[in-house]
Amino acid sequence: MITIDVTGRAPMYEQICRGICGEIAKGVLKENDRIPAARVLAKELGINPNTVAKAYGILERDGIIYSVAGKGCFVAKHEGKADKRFTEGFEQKAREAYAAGVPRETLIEIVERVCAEGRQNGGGER
Amino acid sequence: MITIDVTGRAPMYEQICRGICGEIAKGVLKENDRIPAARVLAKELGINPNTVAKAYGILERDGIIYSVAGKGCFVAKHEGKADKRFTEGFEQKAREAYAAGVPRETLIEIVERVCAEGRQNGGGER
Amino acid sequence: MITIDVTGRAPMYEQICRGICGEIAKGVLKENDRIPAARVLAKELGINPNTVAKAYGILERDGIIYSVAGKGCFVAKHEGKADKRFTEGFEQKAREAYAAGVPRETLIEIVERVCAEGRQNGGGER
Amino acid sequence: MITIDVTGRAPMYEQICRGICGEIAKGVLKENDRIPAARVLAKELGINPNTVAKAYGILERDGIIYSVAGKGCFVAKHEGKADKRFTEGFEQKAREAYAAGVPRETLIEIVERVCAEGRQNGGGER
DNA sequence: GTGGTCTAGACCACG
DNA sequence: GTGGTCTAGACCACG
Repeated sequence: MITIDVTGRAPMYEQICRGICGEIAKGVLKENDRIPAARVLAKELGINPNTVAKAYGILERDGIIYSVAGKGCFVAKHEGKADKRFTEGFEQKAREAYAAGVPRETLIEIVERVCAEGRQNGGGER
Repeated sequence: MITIDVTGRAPMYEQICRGICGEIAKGVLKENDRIPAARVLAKELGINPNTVAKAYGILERDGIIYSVAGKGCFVAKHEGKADKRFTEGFEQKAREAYAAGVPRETLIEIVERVCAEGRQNGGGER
Repeated sequence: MITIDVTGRAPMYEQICRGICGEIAKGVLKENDRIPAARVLAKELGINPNTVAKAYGILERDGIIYSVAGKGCFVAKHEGKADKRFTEGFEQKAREAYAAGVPRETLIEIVERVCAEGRQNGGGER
Repeated sequence: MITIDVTGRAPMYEQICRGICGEIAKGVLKENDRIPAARVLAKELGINPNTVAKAYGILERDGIIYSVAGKGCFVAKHEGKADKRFTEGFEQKAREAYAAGVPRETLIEIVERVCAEGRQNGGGER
């Protein structure tokens, strides 16, 4: 359910964090749902277990998941923390673009286009 | 006119690129305008001249400025390339956020809020 | 009477130890009182009996309870050992905080606040 | 200036975090002061650089330090975050002890004793 | 089996 | 030189 882009400049562990957060934000993963064991996910993604462990450690510190010794990691109570990973980056870029002179209309147009494309691809109302 | 945030995770040279692009996008710097010599800008910012030189090299590679040996660097013909530095990052984040389940309405709200704040601070119509 | 927090970083067996010690310190459990059979408590808490057995083993080793083969476990003669489980951890943290520069007044304030809150919730004079 | 207790149950990276936070809380390290390079501190402590890097990564995520590429790590603007590492653990233990029946007077006595001892050892008024 | 910690060693970007 | 990332492999506590 999570995909990694080794090409990109974003570190793998952050991509994993965003992947998990995305599943939570979309409602695929719900409170107290178990997320894949670090070693299992690492094998699926073809990467080192430590990298997944690092991602899980960050998610736990951020209060997005909690770990139970010997049992695994589980989705914590959802308080919008998972969404922040996406809205904060978006807001930051919006601020930069607006400050650089990109007009409000252009930003809105981009959002509309992205959402329209997403609706075609992903399907389903939102 | 350009400020550098050493705290941030964005490398200085990229901040310089965005700074120059912003001045162009806002119309402060126009076609064939001379941009500050690398050493001068470096001194102003209190950073290593090599870092500014690197930024200028990238801007030239991207066709945003052109350099004339012994004369300096100048703003190239504006074809929206400078804006792309901001709109591309913005679009990328919008795509990520929407794919992660952030609803269209939330994205629009964020844009509106950012623009409203910017209008208060920066002043002037756009 | 004992509750387990699977979320926390404290292992379950230690939480059980503290739970039993708390009941003794508060006087709910008195000398020679029988404590619940490991299997019974395990069922109540919904955890593995081995975990409870491990806790009881530690409490016995610490001289807080004693076990009679075929009869069960009982509260040993109270010599302040049960309280130590709490005062030692508290003293350790107090020492760390003071050494780190937290002023005496702040520590006192925290204690007063915690006790005030506890009095409201738990009720009863102490 | 930081010491590590390999014996203890507290992970080394957390001891390093507390060590740095303590220096900040005590005022030894001030805003924008540079903290030792990860590799240097690792060598001093006789441990692996990765362990120190982990600690620094956590401190940066917690907003206690900030890192500058190629320059090092520096103390961030002090907003009481460093102190929290100590007061939170202390308050948690105070709450546990009080709930377990340790009377307010005993807790106060412990604090007073710890502070009195610290004053003798460390010297200096606080 | 599970997560947590640590070591050893490598490579990278930045400056 | 500095921090950041990742791999490989090990050992541990918990249950």
